[in-house]
Amino acid sequence: MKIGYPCINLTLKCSGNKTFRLKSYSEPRLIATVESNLNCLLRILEFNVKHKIFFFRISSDLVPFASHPVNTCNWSQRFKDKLEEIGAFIKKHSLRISMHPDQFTLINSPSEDIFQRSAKELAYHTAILDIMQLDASAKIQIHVGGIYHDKDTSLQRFINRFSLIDASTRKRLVIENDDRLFTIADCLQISASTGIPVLFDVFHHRVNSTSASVCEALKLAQKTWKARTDGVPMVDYSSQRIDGSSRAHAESIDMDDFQQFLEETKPIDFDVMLEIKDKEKSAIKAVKAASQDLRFHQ
DNA sequence: CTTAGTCAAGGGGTA
DNA sequence: TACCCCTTGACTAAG
Repeated sequence: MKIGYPCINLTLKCSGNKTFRLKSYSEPRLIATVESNLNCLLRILEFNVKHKIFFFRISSDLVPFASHPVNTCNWSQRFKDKLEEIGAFIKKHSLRISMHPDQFTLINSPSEDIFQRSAKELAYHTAILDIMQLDASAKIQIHVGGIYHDKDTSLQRFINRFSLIDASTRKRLVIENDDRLFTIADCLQISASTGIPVLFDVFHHRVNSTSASVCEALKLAQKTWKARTDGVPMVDYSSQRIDGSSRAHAESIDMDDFQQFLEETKPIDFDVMLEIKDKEKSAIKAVKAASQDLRFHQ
């Protein structure tokens, strides 16, 4: 079990996801931004190792406009050495890495254009992990997509489109149950016909679920990960913000809830991504709590 | 310096 | 059809 947080470290005085407006795009600015992002990423990973945070989600903004036509810079060549250096650090410390393209990446869209642009965005994420020379346990997580008035057809379209995605991306791709449309049961169904691993989101399951308990659902998701190539399952964990009505993430980790979560999932091994606003602060608390757990990676 | 509006990209729901 | 909501952080122009 490794514990992590997404994209941003609030303690360090650097940002690994600097971007800028499309209007102010220029190649020098892109290069300066990527350079600064990569330097910060390495600093964050070093910080994480110090604090036994062995799981991290790399921001999709690492290379701004990476899949946009405006960006004609050969960034993968230009930053190859730096990316390899970061990759070497990741491997040296056995860090688990994920990436999460945002909502606009929809491979099940009826629109061929949206599908093509999504494929490009996925190719960018794949390139980052490939250049770092990380194995297939470094994952790219997406949601199933939209319903488009017909859930079954849209679910089937995901399956068809998945087969059209480049193999280098396919081996890294995992799907996550979302908070409104596709439940863990839907994801498992897609997994059954594509072999894609299912990333279980605990919070989404609580607000959009079939009857399965957290532990049952997690067990089913676990079966979709091939231990040898995919690594142990990844799980997204967060607690709901106190104000109730909102689906927003909590400000800080609810330690009672987290402890109970650790208890109820024993003895399943998995890596936990804490989607919580105060980022590494909660991760450090969680690491402390989990370090007594036999599953915890030391 | 601080603040409020806005940002590449979509989709769902309601009036 | 038109508009609002979702969620996120940071850029950016205005004050």
